[in-house]
Amino acid sequence: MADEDCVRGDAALTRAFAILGTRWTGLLLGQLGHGAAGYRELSRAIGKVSDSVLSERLTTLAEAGLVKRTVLEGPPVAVTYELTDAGRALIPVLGQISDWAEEHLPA
Amino acid sequence: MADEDCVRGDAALTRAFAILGTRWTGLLLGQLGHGAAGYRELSRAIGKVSDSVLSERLTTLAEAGLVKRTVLEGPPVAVTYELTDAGRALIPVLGQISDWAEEHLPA
DNA sequence: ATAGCCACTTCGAAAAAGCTAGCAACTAGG
DNA sequence: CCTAGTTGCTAGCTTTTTCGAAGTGGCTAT
Repeated sequence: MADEDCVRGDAALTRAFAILGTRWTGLLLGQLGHGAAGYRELSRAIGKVSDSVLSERLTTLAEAGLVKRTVLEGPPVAVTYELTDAGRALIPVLGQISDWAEEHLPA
Repeated sequence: MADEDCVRGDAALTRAFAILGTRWTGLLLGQLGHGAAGYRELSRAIGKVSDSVLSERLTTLAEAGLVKRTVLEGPPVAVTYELTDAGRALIPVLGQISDWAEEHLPA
């Protein structure tokens, strides 16, 4: 691998982990891989994330273009979150991480 | 996917991100994918990680069995870190994350 | 009316990360 | 001998991130 490739690869990995390396984000994306969900649905699925951090993570993911936030005007008003194409492209990778953990990280 | 599979997958993903979801860990593993390295070499390569956190991350990775810490008695005494088989198994996945970021996360 | 749900927001507390001086073990140069 | 540098951490204090829980407004049900 040429130095240029190494440098570019590391910069991309840095950008990826600027997102994935924050607490809860990987699990959030994994959960959304099962399908669109509301805020409280996500909160219950992840279980141990605080409201303020869940809200902030969803905002960050929406701003990064990985998640689409849709307001349903109701009544009652509701918000759903779903993966964009960019977000969905990560799901097979998350599956591989999961497989890796099954094999290499004891329960 | 049966519920049991979903549950198991999510538990594994949780275990994976208990490690990958901490700051610097993904980049550290990516750097070690280029080959064994000493502490200061890793510090310089990552660039923005503090000494105390780097030390703690390496300890965590060694305890989880992803990294092997080897003391070279010298003189001068030196320590090298290298990926174990378990750690190395993650490198192709990190490569895919990097490819994904190249395509979906603008620089 | 109360009580519950939802999707957040706010604010102070706790945990994680950062900063940096310091240590011991070394090397190099004056 | 000294100083100055390297390495691989550690300790203690500071800053940032996450947490926990109360709160808001918009709704539904009793």
